[in-house]
Amino acid sequence: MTFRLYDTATREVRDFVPLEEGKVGLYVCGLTVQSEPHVGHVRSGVNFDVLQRWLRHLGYDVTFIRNVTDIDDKILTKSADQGLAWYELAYRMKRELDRAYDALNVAPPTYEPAATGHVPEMIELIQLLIDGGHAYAAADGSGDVYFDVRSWPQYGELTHQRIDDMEAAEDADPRGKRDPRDFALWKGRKDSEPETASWPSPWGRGRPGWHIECSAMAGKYLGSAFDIHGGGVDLRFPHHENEQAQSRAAGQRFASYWMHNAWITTAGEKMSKSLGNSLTIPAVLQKYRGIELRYYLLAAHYRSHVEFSFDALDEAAAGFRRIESFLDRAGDVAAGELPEAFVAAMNDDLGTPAAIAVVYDTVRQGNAALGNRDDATPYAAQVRAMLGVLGLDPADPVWAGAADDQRLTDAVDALVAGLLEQRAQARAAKDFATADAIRDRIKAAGVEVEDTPDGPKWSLA
RNA sequence: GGUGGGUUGGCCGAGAGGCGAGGCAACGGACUGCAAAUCCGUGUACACGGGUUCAAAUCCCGUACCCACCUCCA
Repeated sequence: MTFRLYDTATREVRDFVPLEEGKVGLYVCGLTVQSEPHVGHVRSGVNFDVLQRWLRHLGYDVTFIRNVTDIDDKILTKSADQGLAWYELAYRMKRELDRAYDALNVAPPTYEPAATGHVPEMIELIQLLIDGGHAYAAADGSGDVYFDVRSWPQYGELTHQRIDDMEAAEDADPRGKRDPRDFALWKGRKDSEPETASWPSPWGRGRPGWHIECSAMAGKYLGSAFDIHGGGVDLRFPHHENEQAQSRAAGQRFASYWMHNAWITTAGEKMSKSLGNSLTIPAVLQKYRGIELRYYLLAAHYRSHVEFSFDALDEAAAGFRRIESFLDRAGDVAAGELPEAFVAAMNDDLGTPAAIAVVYDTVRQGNAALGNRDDATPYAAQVRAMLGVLGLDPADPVWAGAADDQRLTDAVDALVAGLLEQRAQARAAKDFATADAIRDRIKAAGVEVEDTPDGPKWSLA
């Protein structure tokens, strides 16, 4: 059974064939670190994390590069508004993003290059494009350098558009462009911009355009041809189209497959546009555990649009707790083999919803075994294996809370044990009124008691 | 104007010609002193109108509504 994935460029699900057997080069456009990460941002991180994990499971040696854009117009304006140095804001948000990824068990990529660390590589690439007749320095003395869209007949091939059909940006400032669709490879420094946000170049001081960084970094770390390039749908055009045009015009083959994850909206709006604060990762994590949010994100296919709501997140969390409680009841079991149906689902363009359905089927069988006092170990082993691949294994130490959690648990356990002892005595004497009163009292404190064949168990409500 | 996507049961969310994914909720049953948990069972869902087919939520044509990209955006 081969791994198949949807390729945006060909618009079809096709067999994944790596350039080099056993190896995968993966490049994903990371974030522009200009504001606190929200649920939408993190979806991309989670989706490509699952891709990475699945490829590794399949035995591939994966080189995963995910960049960080740490210089751009927004960072410049926002930092100025907030009275911060641009690099200070970018660095703060970068750390915030790392925390969000950690909280959601998004494993780090092989390397995470930052745009500002690769200016020489970008200059080199731009020079190559100029020499090849695909780019030119603006004639207006602005210091800008543009990619010449008309010089690249295949321009538009990734998103299947023709240059003449495209609307020129309304705010398109001609600034010496030969065609309104030409885009900046290098932006000459403006007097309003801080000196620190510019680098020397053959065209004067300035800073890189957005698209060129990915071409330069992908080329540097993955070579002139690599397997998969990913990002959010919004990046298809212009970003990815431009990246591909630049890289190919510079003589590279670039990506074999293009993957794009869909949006998360709230109230029908893109998160980047809407209100915001309540949907930042730190805010959501005050009410939900990271593992629950990750599960919610994976319960929908990565190419499906998700309308975010806390009600839906509640439901997802309730479902996930059932999986956890099965694992809990089944006891300490090592991860085993993956069920075939699960593998088939994942191989089919990362079908996490179908894969999760297999998890539930297995949980149900396991619970039934437990109910019959049969051996549930094989089921629990499969469930743990599946959750492991999805990065959702509750037993994984990454989900462990603060260090004093265990001490707190022990303290509550001792306290509750005394009350349960009294309740047991009341029940033995068939004094159910007293027994229930004790249970109610415990519940009022936020602790629920369940009677199981192995005696009463408590958990946080 | 160009390009791409969507509309599935009370809710979330898969599927993509032929036994009703899965979850949440609800209801009934088993278990329980009662609960909880768990298991078993219960649903004539596929925006609308045509068409193709032995068979359509799935294909074709048309209509409506929604969204994204074409400017920074995961």
